[in-house]
Amino acid sequence: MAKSPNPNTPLTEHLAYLLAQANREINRQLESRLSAEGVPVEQWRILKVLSDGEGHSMGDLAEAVLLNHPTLTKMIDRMVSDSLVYRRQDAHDRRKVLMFISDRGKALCKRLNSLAASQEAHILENYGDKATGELKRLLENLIDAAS
Amino acid sequence: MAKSPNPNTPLTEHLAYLLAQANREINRQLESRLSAEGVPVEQWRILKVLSDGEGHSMGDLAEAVLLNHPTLTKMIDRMVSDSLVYRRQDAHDRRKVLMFISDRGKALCKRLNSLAASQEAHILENYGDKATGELKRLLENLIDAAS
DNA sequence: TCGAAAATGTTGAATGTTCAAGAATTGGGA
DNA sequence: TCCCAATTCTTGAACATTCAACATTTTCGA
Repeated sequence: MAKSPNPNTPLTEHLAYLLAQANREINRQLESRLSAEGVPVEQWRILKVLSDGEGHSMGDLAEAVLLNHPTLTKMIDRMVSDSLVYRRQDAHDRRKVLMFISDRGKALCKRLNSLAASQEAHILENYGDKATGELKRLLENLIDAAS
Repeated sequence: MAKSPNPNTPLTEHLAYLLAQANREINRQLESRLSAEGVPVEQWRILKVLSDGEGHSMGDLAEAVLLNHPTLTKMIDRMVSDSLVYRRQDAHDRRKVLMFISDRGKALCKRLNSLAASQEAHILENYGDKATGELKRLLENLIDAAS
């Protein structure tokens, strides 16, 4: 039987808080690596999703990169200005807009992947192979359980 | 020996992404509970930290509740307007401002604690006692390792 | 077939956050 | 002691995000 949580638990023991703190820390590290290319983390995510070469609708993309629709629309506007991605209308459903990555975007994505990989390597060193794997597994399960 | 990460790892296998996703999910759940009192998650954190009755400087508080200084200043302004907290100048170091929780703030915090506790209970049920404990432990270690 | 409702994406206003600079105070070295 | 650098917090402008409303297209039942 699960013990019912005490309402007076300190902040630092709440799962929501620990997640926020860990996310903040890791995200900052990643951000500082990617800043070598002057690109925010969300743009790297977008490029990575699009780098399969397929067209992705704005809705799917928003879901995949954890952004709200209007936020994504405006971020894509900027990326289009930078010629990293481009829009095409979906031929089968003309409500939809399909996003594609450009050659310039692909090249940038490649460089960003290296920077991100070097961060993961850094985490693996400091935190350990085993703990990292275990943590990822637990997070995946939590995400499944929560949605 | 830690295996060096592949630069082409899918987004969904990156620790940074999993953390962001889990955090987003759990934070939304909490947010929707706390919305019964019309209070954002960050204000609950602030109240919780201050509910030890001690005075906390803005700097310490910002650290504790994971907000930048200017953001905290403005959020505190709102909370002062709502009579949830109040400012006092530190007698020993007059650069500092000490924050205190009001009676009204304490009462609200109590109600919020219940809402938050019910969320933790909900997670424990869906996700399991053991996994939750293990996840918290791993997150704490990660935070230590990363800072 | 027609029309109302749902789905998809964008826009503009309101709101919130961040960056850089400023004001006040403290701490220490010359 | 005096002055300059560091610390602490706040402010205002620039920037980003969110909410609600809109336009377009599709779906589906009458």
